[in-house]
Amino acid sequence: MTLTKNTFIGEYSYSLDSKGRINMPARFRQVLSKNNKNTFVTTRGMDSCIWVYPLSQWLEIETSLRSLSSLSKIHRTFVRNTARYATPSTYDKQGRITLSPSLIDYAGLEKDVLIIGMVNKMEVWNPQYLENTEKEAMGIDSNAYDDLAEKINI
Amino acid sequence: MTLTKNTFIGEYSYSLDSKGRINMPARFRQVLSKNNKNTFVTTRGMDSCIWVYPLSQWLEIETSLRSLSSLSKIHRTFVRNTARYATPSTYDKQGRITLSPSLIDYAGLEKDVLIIGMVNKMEVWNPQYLENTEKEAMGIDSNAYDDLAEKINI
DNA sequence: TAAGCTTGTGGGTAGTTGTGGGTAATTTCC
DNA sequence: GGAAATTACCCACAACTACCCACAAGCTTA
Repeated sequence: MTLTKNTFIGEYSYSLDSKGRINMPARFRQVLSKNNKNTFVTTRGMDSCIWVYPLSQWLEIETSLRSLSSLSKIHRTFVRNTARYATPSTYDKQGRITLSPSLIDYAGLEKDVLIIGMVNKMEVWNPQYLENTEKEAMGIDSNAYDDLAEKINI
Repeated sequence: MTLTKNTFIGEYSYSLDSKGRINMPARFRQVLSKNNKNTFVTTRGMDSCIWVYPLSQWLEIETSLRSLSSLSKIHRTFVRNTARYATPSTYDKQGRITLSPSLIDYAGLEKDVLIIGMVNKMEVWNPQYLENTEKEAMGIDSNAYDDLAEKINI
């Protein structure tokens, strides 16, 4: 079943091998539109995880970043942090991408990793880190959360 | 008798087979509009059950999710929780969809399952779980129902 | 009542997918 | 400029999934 192009949902368990590679879920590769040239862009996520964008989506982000003025300190910092760690990676014949040691370290990845579809991008997690982040999120403003749920009409 | 498209009502008993498949009620398949491409999207329900959306309904949710920015922690969390457990599944020639082991575990499904039409989606239950949930719901604040009465003219 | 269709359930099989590891090409560093 | 290290590409295999066929029970129709 081919779903919407460049849209990623679902959760997958994979393993990081000794060469720093992880498989990208077949489903995710299948929905990639051709102009992505089998390439993802990996970067630091806002939580302790790696964000993985399809190339085309990343290019749009780049465009947005261009529009931010360097006069603003916040803008400068944001652009720097976003651009700094971004690395493109084309998947091999088996569907794997290579993660940089720096990103693996940032996300605290070990053998088991969790890949989560986030609609327009993906997240790569150390399952334990995710669990901790979830616990933290318990303290989130539940009214705001419920408002969202209502608005989206799940 | 053809009813309203993409509207699901009624209750059905089926069995989960050794491969994690369940039959979708023929009625439910018949009311699916063509643009659903014989596909449902399964995900975690708010109670201990599985929610099953027709693809088109899910796509609307996806569209809403796309409008949320990952800069906001609450948005990130919401997108993650919503997208994470969603799995599309096209039914086979016999009308069955496959449930992921993770969802089967979440809903505590064993051999006998109950499928319930929830108008715009369906729920899949372990009959025992449903019974327990109903008992719990007995203690529901009857004022809450009164509030609903103003919204819905049943 | 009998024949034929629809529906629910079980199971086999071929193709796909995830994972490990080898080799050649490229880059880095002294 | 050459050796060492890193990276990109390839092959192999086990596990899994999607697809197919078969059959029994129930319902419809003649």
